[in-house]
Amino acid sequence: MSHFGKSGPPDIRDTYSLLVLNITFRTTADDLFPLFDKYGKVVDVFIPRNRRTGESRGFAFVRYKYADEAQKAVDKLDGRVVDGREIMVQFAKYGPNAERIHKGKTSETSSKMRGRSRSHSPRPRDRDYRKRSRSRSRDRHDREKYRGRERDHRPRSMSHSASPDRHKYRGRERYDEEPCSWSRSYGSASPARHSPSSKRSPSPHRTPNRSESPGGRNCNESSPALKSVSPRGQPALSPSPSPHRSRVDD
DNA sequence: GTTGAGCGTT
Repeated sequence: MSHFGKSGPPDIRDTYSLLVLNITFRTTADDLFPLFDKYGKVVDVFIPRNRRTGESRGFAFVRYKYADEAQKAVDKLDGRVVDGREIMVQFAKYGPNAERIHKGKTSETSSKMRGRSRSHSPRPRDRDYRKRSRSRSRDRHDREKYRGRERDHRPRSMSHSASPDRHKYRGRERYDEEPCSWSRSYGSASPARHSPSSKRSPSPHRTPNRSESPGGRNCNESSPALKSVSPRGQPALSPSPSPHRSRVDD
């Protein structure tokens, strides 16, 4: 998705990607292109955006053709106020083509440039101040939005005790576009259907959720709370009528 | 209509 109209990265053979952070959520690649193009030949400008909302994630990747121009852009545009926000320009490292950065002179030059030109940036000491939390704003909105949509059929009486401390942290997913497909369970596919021999558990009514996990679905943050809830407001703690008979196949 | 640590697409 380059604003060049080409599909995917144009040519990443000898390009140097710069990571532009702290840009506004309104800033688009078209806004950054003329900015970075003035300091060098910009091959491509790409802004990772949310695949659902389509909003910018607050950072962009500017791909330069030459490293020296990229460095110049880093030195010039790093700390530049764009759209009312001070952007941070630095060399991308975790990109798909981070190898050339590691083997090339880009790494040492970048650190050298940053060491002498960071005095003009009134930004906070270091990036440690932001380490405390990584994501909450847009992810939180999207998460609640999706959660409220899918669980709309669920009564709101679940606020009594549902282990709120575990669903609060869902690990780190940049894109919670669709981590788990619940539709597959609701469709014609059966969890025990992956085995040709149905010697697993012939009980079609209530199978222990222990063996029910095919191993591929780690997204069970809502499972504990998604269990059957009594109309009175008390969750059915025992999914199976006999707790000691957890293993039906045994 | 918001938000603000970070690392990317066909």
